[in-house]
Amino acid sequence: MSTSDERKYHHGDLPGQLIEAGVEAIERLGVDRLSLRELARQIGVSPNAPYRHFESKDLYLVALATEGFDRLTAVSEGVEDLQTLGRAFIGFALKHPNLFALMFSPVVSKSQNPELMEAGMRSYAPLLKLLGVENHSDPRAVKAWALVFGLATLRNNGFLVEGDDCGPDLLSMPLTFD
Amino acid sequence: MSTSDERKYHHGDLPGQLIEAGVEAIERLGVDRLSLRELARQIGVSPNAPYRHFESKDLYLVALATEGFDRLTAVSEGVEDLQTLGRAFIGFALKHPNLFALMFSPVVSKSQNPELMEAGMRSYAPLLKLLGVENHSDPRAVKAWALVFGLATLRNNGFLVEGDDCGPDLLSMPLTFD
DNA sequence: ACCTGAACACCGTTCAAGT
DNA sequence: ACCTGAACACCGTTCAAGT
Repeated sequence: MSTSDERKYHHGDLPGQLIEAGVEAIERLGVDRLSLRELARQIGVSPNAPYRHFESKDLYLVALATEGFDRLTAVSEGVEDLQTLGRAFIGFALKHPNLFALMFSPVVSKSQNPELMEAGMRSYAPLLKLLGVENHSDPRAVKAWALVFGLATLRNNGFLVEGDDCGPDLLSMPLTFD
Repeated sequence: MSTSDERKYHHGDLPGQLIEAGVEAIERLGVDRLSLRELARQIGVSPNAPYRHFESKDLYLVALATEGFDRLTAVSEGVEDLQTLGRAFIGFALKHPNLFALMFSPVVSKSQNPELMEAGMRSYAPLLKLLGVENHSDPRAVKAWALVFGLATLRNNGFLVEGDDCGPDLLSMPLTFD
């Protein structure tokens, strides 16, 4: 019997620890240097302990990206206007650039991982609500999404620099959507 | 003495062959499964032959991304209106999704690789020209760039599906920039 | 039910040669 | 000037145990 609803493992909540450590490590190292073995070492379990909880590194990365979308959804909740929502989105992207890149990267396949796709769609829902549309494919919603995603990514990758004509920083750039 | 201006190597133009093979392999395998050793094997050279031409795999990926931007620039040349330019950009992205993702990925650092940054900026220049602006940070140009980049990426990653309300396909979606 | 230990094939990278 | 061959440390993954 366990002391709470959470399942307990020998070393605590190993899946949760792996995700937590991964969120930190991906920013420190980049996706391409993120090592499951190294995470296991950090946590203090054997090299293959993660495989009791994730079928493969690919599926671990899917879980990491899913966690990313959930955190993005969290910072969007309760936002009541488009400007603020756009800035929350961009703020999240600038704070976690490597996790953000993974979430929208072909390294994690949305079509093959419905759970990931659903987390992505949950993070998109607040925008639909503020625009008052129901159709996920509404052109205004899609274009607003693409625009803030594009701005954040271009910024994270060095194509936009602080202090240019977009304003003192990207977050204060007028985000007109039409 | 060589038979042309091109430097000849034992196995031909090895750097060029590696890039050519990489452009093909990245679509087949994804960035994360792209192996320099495997490319060398394919071409028929030893595992470390690539290191005579690229200091590291990272710098090879930078060269691959640079090649990507050059090819993107090539399909943008001579385009005379915004709609067509936007569709050329998106068309390129849909044709080479994994290479396109690499070009705009933090895996290749723009700030640390001026040559890559310059190739990226050359691919951006036709948009500036069509908009009649000179400043790289012009808000209209940045927003148009972010929008088409965002649409292409969302599509490549399964967030937009063919046949939704954006039109018969993404390329026919009205691309109004303001 | 969850984890360890040992092993395998593979990779990026380095070094000492070879022509 | 360019390439090979052998080696090193590391990784993802599998399998046979252990408690």
